[in-house]
Amino acid sequence: MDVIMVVHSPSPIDPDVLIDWFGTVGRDLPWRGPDCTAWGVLVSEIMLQQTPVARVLPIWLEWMTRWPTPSALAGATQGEVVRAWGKLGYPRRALRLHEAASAIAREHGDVVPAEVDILLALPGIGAYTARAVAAFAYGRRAPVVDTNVRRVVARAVHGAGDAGPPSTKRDMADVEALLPDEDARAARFSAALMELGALVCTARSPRCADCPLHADCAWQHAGRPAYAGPAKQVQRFAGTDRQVRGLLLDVLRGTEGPVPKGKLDIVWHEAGQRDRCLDSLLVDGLIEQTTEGLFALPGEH
DNA sequence: TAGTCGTGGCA
DNA sequence: TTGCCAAGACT
Repeated sequence: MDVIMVVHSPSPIDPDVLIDWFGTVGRDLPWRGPDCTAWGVLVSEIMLQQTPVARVLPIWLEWMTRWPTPSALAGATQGEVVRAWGKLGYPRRALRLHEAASAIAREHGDVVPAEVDILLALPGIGAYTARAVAAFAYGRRAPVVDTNVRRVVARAVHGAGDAGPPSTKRDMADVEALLPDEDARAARFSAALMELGALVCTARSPRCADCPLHADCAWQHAGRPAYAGPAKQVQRFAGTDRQVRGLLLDVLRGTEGPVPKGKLDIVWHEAGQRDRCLDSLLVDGLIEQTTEGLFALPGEH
């Protein structure tokens, strides 16, 4: 009788190799430094959502000086926070971070929680950010899955050209299987995996010649096939509500006090879309209307 | 699950 | 020039 053995092939991602590479090539970003607080890590993770490192750096440094603790940020007004967010984009993140800071100050003794489940309960913190904070601020073992990690795993492990549509549960299970057992090493591994996707295993033209995983990469062995999954929908921007909201908010960021509606009307020609966007900004709490009918950043009137 | 939510650099 | 892309969360 034949004996069929299921042999798990070794992972194409050797933790030692990846972690060593990270130690040599990884960037010295300030939120990775040993003196960076958990609060600093949390702020960086929120700012980095869908936003390039180069744009985050100066704003993060400014925030750490101005608001070095959750309670410090909680003491600021919403308007100050939205203004200091500048043009990082997706300004609702600033309001959610302000809310999260208040909750941390009030309910957690001004200490950023280390438990994933508790982090998940805070506004603006989802599956990625909760685990990123647990791993990078507290050295916990947790599957940290962002777009970089999804792409690296798709290629190195699955031999695909790129990651398919995201599925949080499946994606996290994939990464969980790769994580070293020990907490601090798992956290280091997670940072290294992200860095590899950011610097080498990039979306457009991956630098495979510089990749520490080159010899074991499933995508290499498969002959680097093109991405075969469903087409990803590209997000339009020009002419969308997002653009108009951005233009409206930018008027208030660039002004001291409340402004009359006429100052906002000039940024977009189509009145219907303009008013709809203004309404949505009011609903989101990014803008407030004064009793005189003027418009201002929240709290700045 | 799919749509929405900013902004700017780069190929 | 235009489209792609960048450490996601929320509904």
